[in-house]
Amino acid sequence: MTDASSAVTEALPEAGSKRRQIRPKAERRQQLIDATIRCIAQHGLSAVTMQMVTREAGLSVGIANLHFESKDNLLKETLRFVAEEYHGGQIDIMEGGDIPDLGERLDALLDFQLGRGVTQRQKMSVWFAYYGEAGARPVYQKIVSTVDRLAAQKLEALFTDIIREGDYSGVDARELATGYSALIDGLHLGLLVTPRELSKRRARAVAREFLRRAFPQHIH
Amino acid sequence: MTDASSAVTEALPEAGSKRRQIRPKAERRQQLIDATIRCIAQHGLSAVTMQMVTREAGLSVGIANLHFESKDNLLKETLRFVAEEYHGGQIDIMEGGDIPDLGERLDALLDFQLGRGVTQRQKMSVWFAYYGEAGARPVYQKIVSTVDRLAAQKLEALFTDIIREGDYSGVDARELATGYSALIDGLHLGLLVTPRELSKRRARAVAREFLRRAFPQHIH
DNA sequence: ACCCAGAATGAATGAATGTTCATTCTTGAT
DNA sequence: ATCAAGAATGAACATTCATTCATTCTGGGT
Repeated sequence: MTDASSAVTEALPEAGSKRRQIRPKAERRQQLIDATIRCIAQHGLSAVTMQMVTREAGLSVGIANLHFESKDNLLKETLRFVAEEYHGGQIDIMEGGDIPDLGERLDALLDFQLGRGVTQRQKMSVWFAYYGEAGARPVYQKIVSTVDRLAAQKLEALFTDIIREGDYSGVDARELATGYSALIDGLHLGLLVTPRELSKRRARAVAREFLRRAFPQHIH
Repeated sequence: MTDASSAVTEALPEAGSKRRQIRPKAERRQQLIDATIRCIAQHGLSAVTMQMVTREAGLSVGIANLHFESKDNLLKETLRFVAEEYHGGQIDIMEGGDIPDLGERLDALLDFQLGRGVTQRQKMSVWFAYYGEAGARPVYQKIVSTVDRLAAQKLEALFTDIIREGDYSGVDARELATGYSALIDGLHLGLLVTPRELSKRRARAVAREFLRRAFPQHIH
């Protein structure tokens, strides 16, 4: 997991190539998940059909039910993949063996959260499409909750370290972590729904300012 | 608009009552919109059907196409209603003729945004269901953008007044408004998806702390 | 060169859904 | 009491979609 490359895009399947290829199960699964992500981003979760996904993947309709047993399951696994990719990436940075300086680690986290990889419209669309259904689908809630809780703990731990190092007073690590997470989510929403009003640049400035106000010695 | 009462719930339609009632067009429209909101909250946007909505409203299937011309239109009008109710409520408070004290006005705003009315799971579910589809549906983006922009302007104006009154330095009203709005959106998301991790009480505390850090003289 | 396990296909099926419209019913005006 | 306007109904229709499965095809092992 935490494999950031994910979308392999099959090196251009070429429209004319009709010869059927046999590939290992794991590869086909990933291929279908990637296609599902693109379809959700382009057409919206409620408009996604199996035909659409399999055509996008350059495969036949039957194959989806061969590797995933149903559409429901394909959507579930797609959410799991996106969730683990996003939260896994965060956690890698926060545990941060490779970045000893805490201020730099914060910067790296912000880069990841509002940088190229995550804020691609594709990934954001998928993310919020599932959030939208989460209220009615406990399965989705559970998948997100699980990875979310772990990321929240790591963030709280990082903030606790920073508070100790900077000797900041009157700051509650847990509350601040909740606030920061919510802020990032809200900024993602803004980037998705009102990209005209909120540029990626400004979103980063806003998040940075939040951290600077809490940890002035560590940011800037 | 800004009519906070909205869900009239028809005073218990009573299962046995089969007599058909004739009501003015506007009333039926609202009745169907209210039913749509409940259905989206309970089953998710992608699972909503016309039969479901009309049954929930205690009416026949044909009536939805009589008052709205299509399902698409019903969903669009439902989003417009929810958006106007939410943003309208905010704007009323922020313009705040009835609350002269700026600190109190901030409090009232926070109460509205994280209080009973808006954070009902029903309304939140609807809100984010549409956000999820917004990436793929420009119509939804436009509806939300329109009301959103107005609310953002009013919030910036309120912050500007507060900054002047409190003589706060090094604070940019626009940037802070963006951050606060994003924070509230993110907290709503948390309340919807991970209610176990984030209580309404804690969400309020987090938002309050954000404001307190920016405007210490006005909060608490 | 041959074989076969199992990967891949796509036409067929049945269930579900949005929309239509001929008909019925209600209400307020006369 | 009568009537017309139009609100309300729900069976019928056409379409779309998820899923199945009999069949075809591929590639590694012998």
